[in-house]
Amino acid sequence: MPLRLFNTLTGQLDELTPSDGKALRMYACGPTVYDYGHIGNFRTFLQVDVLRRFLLLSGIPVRHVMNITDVDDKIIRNAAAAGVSIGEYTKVYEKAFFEDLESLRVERPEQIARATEHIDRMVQLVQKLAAAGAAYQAEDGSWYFRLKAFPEYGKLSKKDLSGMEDGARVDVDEYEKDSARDFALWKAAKPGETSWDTAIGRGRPGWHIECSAMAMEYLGDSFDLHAGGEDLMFPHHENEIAQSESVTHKIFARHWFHVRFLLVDGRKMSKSEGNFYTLRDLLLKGYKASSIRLALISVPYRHQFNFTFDGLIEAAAAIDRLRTFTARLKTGTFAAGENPELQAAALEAQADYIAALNNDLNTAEARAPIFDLLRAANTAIDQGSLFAGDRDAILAVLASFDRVFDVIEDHDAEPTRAALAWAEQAGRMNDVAPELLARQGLTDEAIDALVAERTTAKKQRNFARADQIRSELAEKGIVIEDSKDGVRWKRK
RNA sequence: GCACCGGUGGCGAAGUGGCUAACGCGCAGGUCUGCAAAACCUGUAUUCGCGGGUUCGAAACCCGCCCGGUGCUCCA
Repeated sequence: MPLRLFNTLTGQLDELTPSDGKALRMYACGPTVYDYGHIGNFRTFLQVDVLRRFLLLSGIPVRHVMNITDVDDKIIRNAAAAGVSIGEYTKVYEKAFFEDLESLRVERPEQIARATEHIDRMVQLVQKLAAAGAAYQAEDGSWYFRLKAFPEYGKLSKKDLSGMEDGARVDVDEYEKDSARDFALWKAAKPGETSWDTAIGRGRPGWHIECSAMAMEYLGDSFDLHAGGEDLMFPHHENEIAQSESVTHKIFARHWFHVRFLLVDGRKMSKSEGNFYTLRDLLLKGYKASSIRLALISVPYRHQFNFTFDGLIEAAAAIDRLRTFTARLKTGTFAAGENPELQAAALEAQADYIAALNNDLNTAEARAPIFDLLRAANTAIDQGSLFAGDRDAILAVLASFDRVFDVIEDHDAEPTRAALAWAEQAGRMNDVAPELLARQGLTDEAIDALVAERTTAKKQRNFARADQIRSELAEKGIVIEDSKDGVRWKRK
């Protein structure tokens, strides 16, 4: 069963397969590295990660290119304010961005493309556009795309611009354009601003041109899929199409994947509303990276997702259940053999979660069969009817599911540790939740020692001491579980 | 104003013509346990924003209304 994915361009579910029969070539709009990434940014990158991982799981190789916008108005302004070059300025945030992706276990694209390292390609593209009559230079030296040269403009965002009157809205800053909607390909240098001396004059690239130039460089004139946040659909992606197809006269990207914006507490996230969170903010509040990952991917990408702290707590509880169950399977002792019912349940769960993801990446639906399997297996363990062969089959399903969701394997210590180290260095220790600091103080060895002491106390039927240790640990977020196979503990 | 999306239990959320309306979280009771935790069981929406209509049959399709959100400008 192939993946059927909503395609903004056609407005329907289309099968997504590599057009060359080999690797799926995809381009995803990356960040403008002028600040730390916020959860809205990461929802998009996470959903693209789900897509990417699911393709790989389905046996489709992926060639995934992501750009880094490392020159734009905000970067120039902020770098100037900080008194550093744009390269020095963006380096910090680019590094932070990749650290954050790692914290969230977003896989690295095969190719990262920085705008400032592809100026030549952009200049060439502008030249080709000029040769095709689709670009013109204004008196100040800036280059613009001539919208009238591309009649299909609006086909992605379904906008009909034919009724738009020129000059209805004229931006004082953009005084020499033929038509108000023509957009900048190349911005003429202004005094003191970063610029490049090129064949089309001294200046810097417009925002849209970088994606056209770099996508075509790495993926060819025509490729399989282009992804980004819904906000980019217009005008950014529409402009990319216009720039690219005006030169190549080929379909730029066959499939367009847009991730909806998230809300925070039912409102649009914004700094002025006070509901703006970076990944680091959340880690310092004590939320685990896995909780954030699961929360941000559990609502299907085409639905508006309402971010709340309750949602993070819920995600943490769900993950806890999956991890506890996995540990029960891995540490338990099971007789050799198989239970046919569980074997069938495992096969069914595997098929069902794959089917759900094939259905337009329905991540919410995909979770259900995994939890169904979990309950069936727990019941069987309680009744002594789960055997070693079942354990292996079920662990294989969980591992497969985790290749896409990647929340069951516990990798949460490092992101939190890294966030704390960053907070210390960045002077943000005031933002760290006190409970988090209390928890960090306990090493695994110290916990093991206390757990061992409790076990001894229990054997001596000194329950007062045993319970005292348990509650002390509980205060520091450590939960103890007694079972036939011994004592387990975990960090909440 | 124009356009688009959504309104399903206490919360999140799946389901878009026909099985007892998934799944997760929460809550209540029970089993197990020294007590817990974990796990399991039972109960938590006779009903899917409201009003009409189509149909043998609707949460799902059509019309109207109400509410929430988003886009139309930089934004993932």
